Amino acid sequence: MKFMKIVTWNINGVRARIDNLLHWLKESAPDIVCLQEIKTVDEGFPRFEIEALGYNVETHGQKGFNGVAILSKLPFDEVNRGLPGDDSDEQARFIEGVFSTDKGALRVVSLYLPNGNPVGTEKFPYKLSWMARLERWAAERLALEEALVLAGDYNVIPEAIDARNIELWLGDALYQPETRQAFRRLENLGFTEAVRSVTDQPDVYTFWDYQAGAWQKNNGIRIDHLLLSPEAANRFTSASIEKHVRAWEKPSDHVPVAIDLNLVAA
DNA sequence: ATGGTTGCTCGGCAA
Repeated sequence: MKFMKIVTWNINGVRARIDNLLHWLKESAPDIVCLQEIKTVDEGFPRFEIEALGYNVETHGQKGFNGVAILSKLPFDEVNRGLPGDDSDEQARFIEGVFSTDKGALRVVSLYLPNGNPVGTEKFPYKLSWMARLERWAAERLALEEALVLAGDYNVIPEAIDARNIELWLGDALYQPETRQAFRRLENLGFTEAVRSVTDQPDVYTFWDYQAGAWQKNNGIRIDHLLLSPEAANRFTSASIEKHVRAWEKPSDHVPVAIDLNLVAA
């Protein structure tokens, strides 16, 4: 039985990372990939090399910063760009794709939640308002009772166990009480957080800073998550963090986080 | 360690 493999990866610049990305696509053979921080406009996205490996490509880019994309072996039935709820928000942090499977519709979101640092600037309330918009949007989508996967860089450390040295993050937007509470509110709408649902172990990380030897010291944090609707969670079979990618030449500071769902393309 | 590193763009911001 072939399961559907869905992966989220903050690639930290898709043009700087194209060799890594192509090598990883061949090695990992995902069905659907959610990318964040592509850091390019749509026209600059290296789509042709990726399409040559059999992927459909949909992007929501922005000049210089942010930007998200979905790569899929399945054809897209529908694509939606931008998180609803604030027409004045220009930042490219959200793209949704809809696919057909043997068990009905599958909705997959690639999201790049605002970092929010430094706390005390306008960046932190922007993060919290973005999270409130995401919660409202997710509540509407859950009412559809479809398999829904919200995958991405949440910039949220959910619990102390999700950092090697939580003391280093106490003043950081990623671990503020308001941030963690907003993440719990989202989960408590009815989502399963895939990775934490299959392990209670510490030292499970998805990001290691480039600075101060964080990778060598395993000074990591777990901030890349996949939230599953009940219909997706019922098909969920396994999760894995592809940590070895962090040791490659010219790595992203994040690694791919993968799940398998017991679904096949329609 | 008020540093450290990387990407985008070529000074300074964002992370």
